[in-house]
Amino acid sequence: MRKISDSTVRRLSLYLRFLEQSLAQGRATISSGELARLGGTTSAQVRKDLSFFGSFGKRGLGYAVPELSAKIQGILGLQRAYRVVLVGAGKMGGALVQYQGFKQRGFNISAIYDQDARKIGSRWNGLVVRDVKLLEGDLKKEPSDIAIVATPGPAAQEVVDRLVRCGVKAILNFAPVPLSVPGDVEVKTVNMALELETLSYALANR
Amino acid sequence: MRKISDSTVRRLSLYLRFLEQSLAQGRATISSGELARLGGTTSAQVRKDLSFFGSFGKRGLGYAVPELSAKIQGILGLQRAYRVVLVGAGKMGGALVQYQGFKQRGFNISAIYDQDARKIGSRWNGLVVRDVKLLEGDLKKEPSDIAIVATPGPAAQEVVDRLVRCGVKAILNFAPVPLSVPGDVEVKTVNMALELETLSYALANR
DNA sequence: TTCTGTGAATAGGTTCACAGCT
DNA sequence: AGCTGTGAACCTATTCACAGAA
Repeated sequence: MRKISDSTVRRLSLYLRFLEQSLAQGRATISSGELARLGGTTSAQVRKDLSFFGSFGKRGLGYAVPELSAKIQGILGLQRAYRVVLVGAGKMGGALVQYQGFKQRGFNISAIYDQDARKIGSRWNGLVVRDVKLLEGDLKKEPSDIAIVATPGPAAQEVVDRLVRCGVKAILNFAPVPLSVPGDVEVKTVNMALELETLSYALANR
Repeated sequence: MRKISDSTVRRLSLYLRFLEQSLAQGRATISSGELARLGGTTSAQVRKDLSFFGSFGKRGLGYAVPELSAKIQGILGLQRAYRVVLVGAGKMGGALVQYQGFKQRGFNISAIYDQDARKIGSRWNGLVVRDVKLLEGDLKKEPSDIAIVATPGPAAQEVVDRLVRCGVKAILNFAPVPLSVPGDVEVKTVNMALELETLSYALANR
């Protein structure tokens, strides 16, 4: 398949949210202009984004909300549920475990791991924190496609190496370090200090 | 000043991290190639990024680590400390309050607000959670440039409107909704479900 | 010789504009 | 008439390639 830009994929995610809202409101169709307004972009952009994957609309009418919704779900690979393991039972891990947005989208955190004996065994949102030593054994029994890494920076790379050896193919990283992984593994790093710095740059330059 | 792209600003943040690490290791100089390797980019990219702001290197030698560090700090507006208020004392708020990366960069969370009577008055990392009703009064006394919004989605826009009226000029948003603000206010939304969806897309398309 | 700084070339993403359905 | 789908034009970002300083 032709290479799709990250920005297009991110916008599709956004459109999907608005489509689901529209669906809940019982709307039958929606125009590219409407989606654009909700997503803070232009109607041409919306149509172009969708056109990479096919022609889903009706000229003169717009897009059928349930159909487009299903199409985008398909494109993003969201029809199936994903098993997700979380490594790092710190404050951030805690926030992520209970984050509703993941579950809603079919990302189910199935296990939490930590190194710290004081955390191991404690119950978190219905899950018991497990010793990270058990990672390999557990993943052999129940493989996971996706892992969330929320360890301190220095521990992250080692954890990631182990996850990769266990067949994890996608990693969402909250540790503030760049990670190196084989080419067939996808990593997305969320670095909150960096986000604040872009704001600080904006404040300083006006 | 010429418009600098968001990606350039983000990379500068990254370079700054590596420079500080190098500084801690006592290195005197660093080349664009080295910075590129650490940041996962190319040496030409590093030089181009820096060239928008001046010529900081020495041909044949590279960049003096402490100087370049200081320069980038200046560019990003990080010489001064920022007063940051946090609205939303949920799990995510809790994770953000204790996040070391903010403090390290001079972003000091000076107050936490929530609506929920059960949370108001509790101590969080040395700060007492205050009633969000006090927001306007507090910000009049002690203005803040930056706010972090970690409320549930439906509450976010109202909170943001109030923050903007109080003179807040930059907002880091963790609520999963797009926010509308006046043109002179900078908003950065971090949407974790969306990040996971880009991973799911990657998994589904290989 | 090494590595920077930067115009020029290339690639990539966005917007335009209009033909073509409904 | 209204709105999609899409090639072409445009604009922005990245990469190349080389002159020039240490």
